[in-house]
Amino acid sequence: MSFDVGGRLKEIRASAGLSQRELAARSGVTHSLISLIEQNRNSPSVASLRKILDGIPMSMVNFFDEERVPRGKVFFEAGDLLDLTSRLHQVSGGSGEGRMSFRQVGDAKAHNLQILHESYEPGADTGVTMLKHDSHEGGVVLSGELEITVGDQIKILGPGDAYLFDSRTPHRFRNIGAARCEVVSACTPPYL
Amino acid sequence: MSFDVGGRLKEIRASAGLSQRELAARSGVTHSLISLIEQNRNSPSVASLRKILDGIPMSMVNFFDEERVPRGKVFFEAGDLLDLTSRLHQVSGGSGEGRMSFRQVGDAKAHNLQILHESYEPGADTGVTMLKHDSHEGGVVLSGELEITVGDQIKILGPGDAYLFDSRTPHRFRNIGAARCEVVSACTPPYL
DNA sequence: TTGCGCTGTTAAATATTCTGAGCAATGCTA
DNA sequence: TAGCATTGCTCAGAATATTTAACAGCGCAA
Repeated sequence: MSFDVGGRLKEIRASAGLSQRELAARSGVTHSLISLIEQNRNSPSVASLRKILDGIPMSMVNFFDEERVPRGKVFFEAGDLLDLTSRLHQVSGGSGEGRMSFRQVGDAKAHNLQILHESYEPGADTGVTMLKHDSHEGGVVLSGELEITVGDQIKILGPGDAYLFDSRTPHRFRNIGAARCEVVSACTPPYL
Repeated sequence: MSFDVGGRLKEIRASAGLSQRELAARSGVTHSLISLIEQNRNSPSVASLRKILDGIPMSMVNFFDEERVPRGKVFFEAGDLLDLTSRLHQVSGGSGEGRMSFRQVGDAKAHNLQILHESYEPGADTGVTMLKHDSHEGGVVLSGELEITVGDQIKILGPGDAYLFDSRTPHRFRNIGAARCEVVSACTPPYL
């Protein structure tokens, strides 16, 4: 953890070719603030950081993007996983009921391998509109129960059970149990 | 601009099924702080926000990700463009000399169209190792001069000049002039 | 050398965030 | 109804971020 905010700011300010005072003028903050932040002597408020980034200009996402997958990173704490939930909701059109989350390990593109830690609350459902994409995927159920539909096959998997199939076959995941269901899965590119 | 930090926190806390007090306990901050932030009555420090997100858990990038392309967004201010420069440097292996920047308009994937605002400082070069990818790309030079190599053709373009080619043909961009060169380009998927 | 303009840093004053304790409202059980 | 456990909100004071103003170092020109 503990991403180096000060170092990051210094880095992007340098690559923008700006002095602390120049950036301060553009941003509407004082140069001392920038100095203190770059030395990690204080932790800027989101409001201040945004002002400063607007002077570069750079988005918040891009500022913290380095933090997402620090090049060559091998180990990831729980908080480091990238939450894809909202994106998948856009894709499935919100037809899926119940809460579920999909959190990705590292940079899938860079490694040509997407590994997800998935969680399905009771009732969670990827939706009647079956999923289809040009990949292969598999996984292992850790806890709870998950009903998986692949083509014309339906199976309920419990802890220790696993699956592996061609993602071009229409598929669907549903937690029909009373407990949360957790799964670790993998997928070959393209991911969707 | 002005992304709703409070609303966003409220939203993700709700979808995690946590009360202010529960999240506070996990995060190591007080529930009052979470209350104040959610009402946008203060702008949390980066340190505080990170603590709170660790209790979800969620990464900074993902927290601000919604800000990147607010669904259905049509207009983008300069600061809204997504800076891809660092990613491209990883790709080209840093062989390119001189500074250049590539800033993307909106969500290329969602629209199947990548539009970039590119900037090449004098001497900037995409590198001797020619670029190749499975797309088509084109663009218009706004200012300065740019030497473009496509296959065995070499051409120097100035303001108003344009290009369009199959990206599978090895290509390279170089600013051999004395002034900064700006280009607006477009690319079909996949982008790299 | 002196002086100017720039760089980044620092101390003290000010403004803001953050904490800790308490409040009101809701829902549930007896 | 009372009693208890939730929920989220408020406010005074402690802790921290931010500003203001000044300092020290460097390069360059007179």
